[in-house]
Amino acid sequence: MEAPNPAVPWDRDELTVGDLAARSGVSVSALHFYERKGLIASRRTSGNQRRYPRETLRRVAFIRVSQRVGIPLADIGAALATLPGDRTPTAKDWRRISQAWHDDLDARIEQLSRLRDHLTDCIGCGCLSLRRCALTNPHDELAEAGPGPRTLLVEGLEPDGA
Amino acid sequence: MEAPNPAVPWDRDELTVGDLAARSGVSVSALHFYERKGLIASRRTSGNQRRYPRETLRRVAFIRVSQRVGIPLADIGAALATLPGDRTPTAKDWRRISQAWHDDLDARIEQLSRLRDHLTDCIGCGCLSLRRCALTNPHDELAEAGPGPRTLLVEGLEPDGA
DNA sequence: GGTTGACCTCAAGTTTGGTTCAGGTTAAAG
DNA sequence: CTTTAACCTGAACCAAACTTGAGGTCAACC
Repeated sequence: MEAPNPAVPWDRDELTVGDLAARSGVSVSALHFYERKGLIASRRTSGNQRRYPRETLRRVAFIRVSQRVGIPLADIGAALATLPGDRTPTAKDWRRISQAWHDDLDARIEQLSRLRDHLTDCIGCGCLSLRRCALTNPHDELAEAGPGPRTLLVEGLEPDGA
Repeated sequence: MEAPNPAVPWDRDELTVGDLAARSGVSVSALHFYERKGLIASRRTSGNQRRYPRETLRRVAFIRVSQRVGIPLADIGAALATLPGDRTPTAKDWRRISQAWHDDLDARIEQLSRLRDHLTDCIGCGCLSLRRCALTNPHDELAEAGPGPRTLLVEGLEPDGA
């Protein structure tokens, strides 16, 4: 009595967009959007409705987790594009593509920590000198990579304390 | 011979928008934008041109640093609005308003660190189970505050390992 | 006093990550 | 066989943080 019952959605081997939405917690419109962006793919029924392989559930979970970590959709899509197209991705595949996120997170945590410490030094003291302050000068230890504004100050002179 | 020379821009006590742009590294259009949003203010000359007090230089520096730290402009504006309007802000004023950023950064660093550690556990192992994985479940230790997607998964069941 | 560069305003465009709506089709249940 | 829920497309809209462009003014130099 526990045999596969095609009437119960999670026993079918394909999911409708509604099933996928319900089980991933992502709205149907967002799933359409991901599909337009190439992050997920579906086959179409004769009536032009989407059907997703179960594996898509994991892709969507990966997308949401990655977004949570702060990765833009375009980057997530690029990472997903490196998964094999001819077989279901394995644990090893997922491990590989998530390694990049891990490194990225490490770097961002590092940078934020430095920023936090400089905050105390620079804004905290009220100086915020454009000339001296490490915060306003992205050239030295503060990374130029990262999601911040592209350039902060190229060369600023601050001759007095005004 | 080192007396104040009004011909040299940084010896005048007001700055044109171009001066401010050059010295802050922020484009003129962005400065106009900040002004429309109320983050900075200017007086107008008889010819309707903007003139900024030197102090604006520090405000702009504060804005860029805050953005670097990931604070939205609206929040930066709200913080700047708490500065005294009747006098030039002191070191103490700046220290106070930057304290909030410091706390915010601490929290975000904490959250990112947890996220990173879970990444290794969850995506790294390839499971990414919607049911079990802490990453996909925002209810327990992973904060619901923060700049991530609003809700991740309300209740997802994953009956098999597909 | 004329040319040039900096300034002005307002409107529209850009990107990211979607949501909402209109108008129409499909599929499943009764 | 009808009704209703779920699905389809495409276009429009949202917010943030700006940039770009058009069309016009101002000011500084020679």
